Amino acid sequence: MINDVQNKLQSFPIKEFQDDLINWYLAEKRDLPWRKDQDPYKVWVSEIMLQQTRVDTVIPYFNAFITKFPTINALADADEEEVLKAWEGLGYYSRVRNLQAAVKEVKETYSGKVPDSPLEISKLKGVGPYTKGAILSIAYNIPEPAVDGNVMRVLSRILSIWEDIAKPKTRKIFEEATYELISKEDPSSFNQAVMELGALICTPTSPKCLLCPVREHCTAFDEGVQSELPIKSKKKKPKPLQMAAAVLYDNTGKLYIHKRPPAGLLANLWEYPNLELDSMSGKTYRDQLGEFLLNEYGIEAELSELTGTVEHVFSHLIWNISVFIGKVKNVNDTNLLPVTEEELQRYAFPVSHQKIYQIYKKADLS
DNA sequence: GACCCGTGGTC
DNA sequence: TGACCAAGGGT
Repeated sequence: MINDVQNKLQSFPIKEFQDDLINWYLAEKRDLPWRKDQDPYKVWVSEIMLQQTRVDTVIPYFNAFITKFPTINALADADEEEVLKAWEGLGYYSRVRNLQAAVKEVKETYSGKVPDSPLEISKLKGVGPYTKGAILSIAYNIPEPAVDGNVMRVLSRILSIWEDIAKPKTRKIFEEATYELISKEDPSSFNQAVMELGALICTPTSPKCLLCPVREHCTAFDEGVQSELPIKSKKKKPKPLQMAAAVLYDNTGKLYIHKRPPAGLLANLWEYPNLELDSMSGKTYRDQLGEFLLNEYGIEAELSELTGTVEHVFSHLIWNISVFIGKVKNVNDTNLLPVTEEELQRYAFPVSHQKIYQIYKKADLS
């Protein structure tokens, strides 16, 4: 297949393609906050945030994050709790844990300068083949491929590549093609231009081919198959889980929260005590929750009737959470943290547990 | 290679 | 409204 693509590139007008694409990009590119300079740190932060995340979502997070942590050293020295809080709501939280670990590595091993060699930058946590190429090309103007979903969609149409872009090994085909296609004079603009084209013109559904600056070089458009490319196999559906959660409060008005383990789903985030329910147990959700609070956290609470439900969809799971409110009667040895509602604002919660808190706020506690 | 890891927007 | 998505990486 790689030979197949190499053959197509033999007769492809590479120089004209580069010029048309880059000229369009320079004229039409969006004014995004991470494009104000080529600071490798800011490019890096933006690329991590943009992984599987829309530009419009990222913009406010990026601005706040850079204000809070303007430099490598600032992020390296920051309190982990504060860093996680700055990521709250963005999702894929291991991204920011890896980012801070990598930034510490840059501070210590590379004197605070983001390395500009493919080998060194690849060793940094959270920097995979895409992010490596993105930083090297955008920040350092080095002609490395940065193959993301946009690049695979655009090039699959331009070159009529019918491989399944959902398969990991397929990325290699597009990297090989990009080595040939990329502008050696302006790799930064070239890589960003392909992604910008994918975001604005060569969209997944109903691509705006009549506005496309490289339409005359597009094999798929020429053959009228642009809407059938790229080929992308389906992902499986998320699996539903029945859960119960308790918002516990005591007579001083404090709420009892729990820090999730440092690995796995929502690692290191805070949550209201909760468990996965056993529908075969014959016990009510409320009783299962009450026993769990006692056994797991040594807390006796007077639980409400069902106060509300939260549904939260992850990429691979659906949580169906029954929410109860509990007045704490007796606390033994517990690893729950009692906090005031003001202190609550300092801790990072996943969106699902923000929804749980909203149910508590709306409930009538009389 | 398969699976895990979030969230909000869109049609 | 369910399905699909959006600048992927780790294990």
